[in-house]
Amino acid sequence: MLTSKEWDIVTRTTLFASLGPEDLEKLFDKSPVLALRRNQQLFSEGDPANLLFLVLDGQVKLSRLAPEGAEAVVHVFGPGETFAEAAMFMGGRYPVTATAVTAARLVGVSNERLKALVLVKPEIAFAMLASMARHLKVLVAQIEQMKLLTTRQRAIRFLLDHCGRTGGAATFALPHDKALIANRLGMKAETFSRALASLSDYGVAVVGGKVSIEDVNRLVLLLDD
Amino acid sequence: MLTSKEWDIVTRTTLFASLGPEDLEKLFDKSPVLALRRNQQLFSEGDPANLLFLVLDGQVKLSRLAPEGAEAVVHVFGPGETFAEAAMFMGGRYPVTATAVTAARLVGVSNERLKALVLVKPEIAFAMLASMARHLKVLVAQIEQMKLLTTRQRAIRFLLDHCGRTGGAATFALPHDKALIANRLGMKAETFSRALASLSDYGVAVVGGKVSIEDVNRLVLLLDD
DNA sequence: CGGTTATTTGACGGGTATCAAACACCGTGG
DNA sequence: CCACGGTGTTTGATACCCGTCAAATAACCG
Repeated sequence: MLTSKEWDIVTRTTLFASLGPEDLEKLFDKSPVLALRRNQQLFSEGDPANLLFLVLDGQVKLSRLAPEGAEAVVHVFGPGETFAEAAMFMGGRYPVTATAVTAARLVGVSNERLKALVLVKPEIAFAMLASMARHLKVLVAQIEQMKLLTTRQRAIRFLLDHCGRTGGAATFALPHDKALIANRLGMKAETFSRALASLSDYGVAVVGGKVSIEDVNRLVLLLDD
Repeated sequence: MLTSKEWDIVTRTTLFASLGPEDLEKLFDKSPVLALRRNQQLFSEGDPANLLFLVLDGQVKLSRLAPEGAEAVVHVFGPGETFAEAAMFMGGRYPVTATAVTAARLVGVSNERLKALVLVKPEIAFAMLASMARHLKVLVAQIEQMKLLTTRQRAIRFLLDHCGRTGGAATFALPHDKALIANRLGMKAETFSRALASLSDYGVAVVGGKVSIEDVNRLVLLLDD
């Protein structure tokens, strides 16, 4: 089911990088490969959780949904990233909803097999713990941002986090819809739009999802207000 | 160093509950027991992390600090809870600052010994993963709250989460300072105060840290606005 | 090209933060 | 026992950020 390029992704994923070919073979044998279309739901809050997922292509968001249709995006995962590891230790139910942001391909990994593998090869428990520790750190950073920074500062930090440089000029593409980015940052799309607009005075231009920053250092200074 | 009552706490802690006496002995042999006074710092963001901690008595908060003195409380831990498990998998540095909220006693557990133990007894890796999964869930809930709920709704949910009942009347004590609770909920102390005051029309009275709720169901209804 | 979905922009109102002052609470020491 | 200072809490007045609603514009896709 997996192409050879996709196998490359699997073997490079931090969660599985420590495993030998034979273990990988066992783990992924007959594993379901899913093709999701944009906006298709993978699982909902409260669904029984038997699989964790590795993104092969596209993007998947995890979110909590409020009754009236409002949603709180918790994280967005891209190729090579795994999610829902935690569910297998939380009473076997997913605590969030997973939805494809773009068309996406994923492979599901059996919780049971992974647990069995941990008992045989404890080293991979470290990989799982490291993976979850990473997620924890991301969430902590998110909480910190929302509590301490203004919408403008959050927008700036988002740009800084994604420009891939620490100084000089930079150009890059936004990873997804502005509405989704806004939600990740804990603000409304309109507010995010205005925040970006307010940065045009400081050498930031955003057109059609492409960002160009004249001088990254100037943005860093703006963070202090 | 540990009293027998404190040993009881250790053995009942979910992280260690699966261990036999001999393993516990090895793990805690000569482990540092710390007595912190109120507001004393245990470690800071960026400090090298060699220990994870179990709270024996009192409360400890984890937070991120902004340069100007603002702080974002991530979580508060009480007796029987462990924290900083994640640090040992994140490059060996604490990503947050830990401070005693009240006078507190803790015991530090060696990362190295715990890692060694995982290799010998893989089952305890499950306990660690479960512990981290719990933390993840708490953080997700926190993010959801801040993104989807008004300050008033967050205050109500806090009361509901701590009253220990699902209907009828309830009385209980607030777990700590209102300022700290407010920070946990992502609002200012004044705002929290007003939120509580606004609930007096609905059978909620708070005097001297003691909360009494006439009818929990009424509060649940209030969540919808 | 037309229809749908994103994004922008504007006007407006409300919820929260901020600042400031009064007040309650508590342990300490006189 | 009361005075006292420090800390925590409440309350009020004000400002402003941000969300909401609405409409216009732009981008996208079949």
